[in-house]
Order: sequence, then C-alpha cells, then structure tokens
Amino acid sequence: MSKLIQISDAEWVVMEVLWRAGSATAADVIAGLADSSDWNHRTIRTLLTRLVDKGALEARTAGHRYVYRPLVRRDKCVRLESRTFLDKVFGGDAAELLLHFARNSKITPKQIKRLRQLLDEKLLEGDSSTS
Amino acid sequence: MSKLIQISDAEWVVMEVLWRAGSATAADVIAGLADSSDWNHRTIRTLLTRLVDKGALEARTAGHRYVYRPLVRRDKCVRLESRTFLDKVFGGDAAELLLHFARNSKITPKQIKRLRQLLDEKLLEGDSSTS
DNA sequence: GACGACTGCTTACAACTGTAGTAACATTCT
DNA sequence: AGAATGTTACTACAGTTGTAAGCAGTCGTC
Repeated sequence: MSKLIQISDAEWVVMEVLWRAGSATAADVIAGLADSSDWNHRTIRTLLTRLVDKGALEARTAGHRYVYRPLVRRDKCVRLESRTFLDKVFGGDAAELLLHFARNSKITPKQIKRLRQLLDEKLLEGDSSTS
Repeated sequence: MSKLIQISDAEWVVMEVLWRAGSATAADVIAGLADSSDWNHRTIRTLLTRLVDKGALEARTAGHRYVYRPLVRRDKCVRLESRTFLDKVFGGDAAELLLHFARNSKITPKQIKRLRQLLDEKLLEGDSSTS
C-alpha cells in the first residue's frame, strides 16, 4: 500500500542531504553539496523537483521559495534498495551476500567484532529459550 | 583498463542463464527463462543483442544462428554491482552494510556460523603474525 | 516446392536519468 | 530606481531501460 519510490543514484545523493538536515531550501542543499559534488546548481534543483514529483519530498512554500522535507524515511528506502540489489545480484540469498561482503571488504577488527556479536545475538534469538 | 560494463536488471537475468550454461543459443535462453519469466521471446532477443553490443556477450555464428557466450565473468560483475550499491546506499561503509543485512535478513543458524567463522579467520589474518 | 516456424536485423516508443539552459518574476544591494 | 542575484517553472536532449513489433531470409515439414 505505502508508495514504492524509486530513487535514482543522483537523486539519492540529494536525499542524503535532506535526510540529514531534516528540511532545507534548495540553496541549503546546493551549499551542502558544493564540496562533494560538482553539479551545476540547476541540476540539483532539477533533482529536487523530480523528487517532489515522485513524492519523496514535500516542497512547502516559505516566502517566495520552498523548504523541502523528506516524505519517505531513509531506512525504508535503504531496505527497498537493499532488497532489490539482493534479489538482482545474489538471487535473494542474503547469506551469500553477507559472505561476499565479509570476504571482499576492508573492515576493521573492531567492526568485525561488533558484527560477530550481532551474529551471536541472532543465534540466541533463534533459540527456543527466550520469549 | 578492463571494460566496466553496466548490466541492467533485466539484462542481469539473461546473463545469469548464460553464466550458468556457459554458452547457449537464443532459443536455449528463451527456454531457460520460460518458467521464471513471462517475457516475450522478442524481449529476450533484444536483451541478448544489447548485451552483445555492450560487450558482455559474444555471439558466435553457428549455422544461421548465434551461440552466445559470456565475455565478462560473473564475479567481476557482482563486484562492480556490489561496489556501486555499497557506495550509493551505505556511503561506501561496508561494515554498515553488513550490519544492515545481518540484522534484517533471514539466515539460518548454519549460515550464521559459517559467516562467524569467516569473520574469525579475517581477524586472524589481520594479525601481525601471518606473512 | 509451398508454408509455417524460427532467426537475426531494424525500428519503436515511452519512462527514467544525468545534466543542464531559458524565461519570468522576486529580492537585495547600491 | 536600476542592476545583479536568486528562485521557481518549463524546456531540452541524448543515453538507458523495459518491452516489444515488423520484415526478410532460412529450414524443416507436408
């Protein structure tokens, strides 16, 4: 029922700014991306408009300009993207995906331990004991 | 230097058949997808042609038709897709990605153990001891 | 040997993407 | 007030994607 919004790569970059900021004007977003991208400000405005069209953002009039605000939660989008990727590349097999990234990624010992801990918890959950 | 080939979702499905089969005619691929998809055979032929154009497949003439064969290795493509996805959605932070999938995926205890084992090995590798 | 099935070649076409440019009005600076 | 700047609305344009259709040659069958 809830809208499935397809956010393109370039749009995603813009969304990240909005997700972090909560809300922002076009100028804010442009400023926020000034360092990390070399997009023309027109490009960013176009992306904002498209995101509004898609329903990913709302554009609330404030004076003679808009304040944009996300209408979709980041984690929801992450989940959707993740699912799509998982299905496409790993045929839906999450364990395969995890093995792939565990093997091929640089992660610190600290992160490894954190991850192992999470896996341990997951093993326990699976047990019959805990309610 | 080696070509970076962008394989779309639909094309990926076709590639999977070819990666599994090693080589196949259009008819073979169409047959192979008959169950899992309801694409028109023309669609599949189009995808094959595009994949040849992209350099992902070679089309070797055999009689009056083609035998297709992958020119790119699956694991190379998996790596590329993975990298792209990782950068887009998790800002390149593999540990974040791993945590996400470890949390949100259904994986069997067996798979969890396998994964934990791999992480353990990775911890050891990281040590100063092994050459 | 004519006919229908199969094959490749060419074309279609709209939606989505990346990447802007123009027009027109608002605002701000001098 | 006039000029420079900012802002939205509309337009552009080629490349990719999903999803085929039409045409023409080939092959196997009746």
